[in-house]
Formats: sequence, C-alpha cells, structure tokens
Amino acid sequence: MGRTPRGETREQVFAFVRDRLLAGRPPTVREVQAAFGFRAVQTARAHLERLVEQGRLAVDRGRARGYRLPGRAGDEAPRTRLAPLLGRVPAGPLDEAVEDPDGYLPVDARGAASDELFALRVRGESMVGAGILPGDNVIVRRQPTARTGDIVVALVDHDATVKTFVSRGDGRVTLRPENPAFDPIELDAEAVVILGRVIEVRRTL
Amino acid sequence: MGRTPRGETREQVFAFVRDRLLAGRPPTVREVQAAFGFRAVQTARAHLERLVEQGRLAVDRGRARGYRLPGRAGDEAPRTRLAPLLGRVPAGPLDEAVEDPDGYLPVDARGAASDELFALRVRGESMVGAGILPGDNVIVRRQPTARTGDIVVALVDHDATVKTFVSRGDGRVTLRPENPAFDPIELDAEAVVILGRVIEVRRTL
DNA sequence: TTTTAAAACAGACAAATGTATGCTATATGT
DNA sequence: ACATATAGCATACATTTGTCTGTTTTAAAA
Repeated sequence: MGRTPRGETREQVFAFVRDRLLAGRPPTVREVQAAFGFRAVQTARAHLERLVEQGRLAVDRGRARGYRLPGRAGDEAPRTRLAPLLGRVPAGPLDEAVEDPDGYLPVDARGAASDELFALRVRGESMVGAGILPGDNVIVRRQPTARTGDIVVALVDHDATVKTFVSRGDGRVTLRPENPAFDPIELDAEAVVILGRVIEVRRTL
Repeated sequence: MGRTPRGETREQVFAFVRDRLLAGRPPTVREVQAAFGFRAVQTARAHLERLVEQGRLAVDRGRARGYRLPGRAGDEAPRTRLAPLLGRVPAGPLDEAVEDPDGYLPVDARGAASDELFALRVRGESMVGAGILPGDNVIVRRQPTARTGDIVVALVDHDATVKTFVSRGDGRVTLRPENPAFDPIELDAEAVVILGRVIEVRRTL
C-alpha cells in the first residue's frame, strides 16, 4: 500500500540502522521490520537493499546482522576500549586497584592494549595552567618512564599526583606543577615512580 | 582433548569477543570457533557459556550474534556510542555535516540518543578561562535552547562558536567568552541559533 | 597412581535470519 | 486520465546460527 511519500520512510530506516550500528548492535531485517511495523519482511529488506544500492550501507551477504556502515577511506572506525576509572591509586601494584573500578570510560585506543590504559580523577588545582581542572578525568597509559614535557601520573609519598615531568642532567628529575601557586618537586631519578603518561584529558560538564 | 592449561584459552576467547563487541561487530559462535581453530562448535560455545556464568558476558538467548558486554547497573542499552567529529559546521541543517564526519569519538551516552550527539574541534582561545583550549574537542548534545551558565555551541554570522550562554531579562542574551581579551557578544534572543550544549571537553596530548 | 573435572571433539537438530517470487495499492509525472 | 515507479504485503524457501546429546582426551587434584 505505497503509503508514505517518496523516500521518507527510507530516511528513517537509515537513521535507525545507523544508530544501531554505531551502538554496536547491528539489527536483523526482521528487527527493522518490527521497528517500523511493516507486515512483511520484504518491505524492510527492500529499504535496506535500496540503501546498499545508494552506497549508504554496506552488507555482508548471507550473514546474520550483516549490514554495516560503509567504511570510507580504509575504515576510520575507532577501536573503542574501556579504561577503568580508578577511585584511589594505591602505592602497590595497579592491578589490585583495577579490580574495583568506579566505572569505565570508552577510549579510542588505536595504539595501546586495553590493559595499558586507566583513568583517574584529578584532585587539586596544581595543573590548571595546562587546562587540567579539579574533577577532570585523565586517561593514562601505563609506562614506567617518561620524557621531559610529558604530563605524568607519579607516586609521591604513596599518593598519586599529576605533574609535568622534567628530566635534568644530574640524575635528578623535577615534577612541575602548572600553577605558580605550587612549588616544583625535585627527586632522585631512582626515587620517582612513574605510573604512566597522561594521553587525554576529559571534563564532564 | 583438554590441551591448554586451565582457563588460559578462555581468557583469549573473552578478549576476542570483547574486542569484537567494542568494535561493533558481535561474533557468532562459529566465528569464535574459526578464530581459535576449534574443530567443534560446542567447544567455542562452552567457553562462551562459561563466560556468561562468570558474569563476564551477557547474552540474548536464541538471537544471532547475541553475546554482549554486561552493562553494570542492569542497563540493557549499551553505554558507548560514537559521536561524529564534524570538521566544519554549516549554517544549514546539521544532518548534512554528519554525512561526512572527520571521524568518530566514543562517548558514554547514558541519556542521549546517538543522533543527538556530535563533536567539534575548538578554534581560538576565547574559552581558555574555562579550561577549553584551542584544538580541544567538545562533545555537544543538540538542543535548541540553553540555560544561563551553560557552555553552548551557537551560530554567529554563519559560523559556529563556543561560548557561555547568559540569558538576560530584557529579551536579549549574551554569549560570554571566558577570556578577558575577548568581548562578550550581545544579541536578540530570537537572533541566537543554539546548536547544542557542551557536555564534555576532551584534549588529546 | 587414581580420580575428577575441564577441554575438546563429533554429529545432529531447531530456531533465527537472509533471500526470493508474485501480488496489491498509492503516489507521482506525463 | 493514464502509465509507471515505488511502497507495501503475503508466503515460501535456503542458509546461517544457536543449541543439544554423547564421547574422548588431558590437565590438575586427591
């Protein structure tokens, strides 16, 4: 009963499928059918096939839930991983803290393995000069060393702190706050425990 | 042939399924079988069912590609969505810009539909006082109105700009930069086009 | 060593799902 | 008004895919 005007329903079908795909739950033809109240499977399928013809969808023929977004330019799709948000960072091994995270943050981790990443809530105003405010979350990549200029998470007096890392020539390092009201921390290179490097800063408003 | 040590293969199965789910392409039991070279479907299924028992995976019984990541607080919907990163924001309808995004950012969108979210790269230093630096990405939730104090994306002279929204009593509104070097913009309430509200700020280091 | 539970295999069945064919109704252009 | 392409319906079929039953092998425990 060709009811709706030309192409109107098709737009809604595309939006529905796109949302499902972006949410990581590809729909079946019959799920599309149900979502729009079609009384025939083929009605949904006709819409989907048209979208494939138009190049707006790609498809794995014969496979269940085979419709995809056409990966343009070698597939820019991010590799999403979940980084655990650690409430408190203990002096001990990080793995224990990872056991009981406050939550997870989705991260586009195209380089790092998922167990190399964690997130931390920033306390204090020592880094406001770098645009890192109290309450911000930082995404940290675990690594034991750092280069001058890196913003790192380091253990100082059994407490985790976020600072700029500066390596000096005389076997000592400086953990520099980005706020004139705070003093730099100087330590022996061996005494510094680097938990990782900050690769991303996030603030929820 | 109980070959591998206890639980070793299972960890790899979990990692495989998790990565596929986070990539938006849920695997079938037989795809898991093929990925590990099992000669029986049931071998793969046994691993998957064990992971479900352990609560590390959830499942839609009977559905094709039905394995999911268990949403912690009993939320059925997946929390991670991909927000399109728009290169340029036109004066016209946003849908056109969404057609060709520069990429996607994974967002924990527990409230918003995916078509309500997009991301934008910040240009200029007008918001450094709010910790928003040039080059930062902002996650924006599309909405036509705003409250005083919200950081919004608004159209001014056919160009998108990020400012603090201030509603005044006399039918006019102020778009306030968070930087003393910039002047506030005053407009008639009807003349302001709000594209959305900034709900998150992100900076990649 | 003996026992036991886990890991893996083999084959089959049933449900979900993609696909195909033929038909009817309505919008749109000529 | 007429022709035509599109939207939609009904039914059927084939493949994919989840699920089940039973057996064999091996690592780990007793």
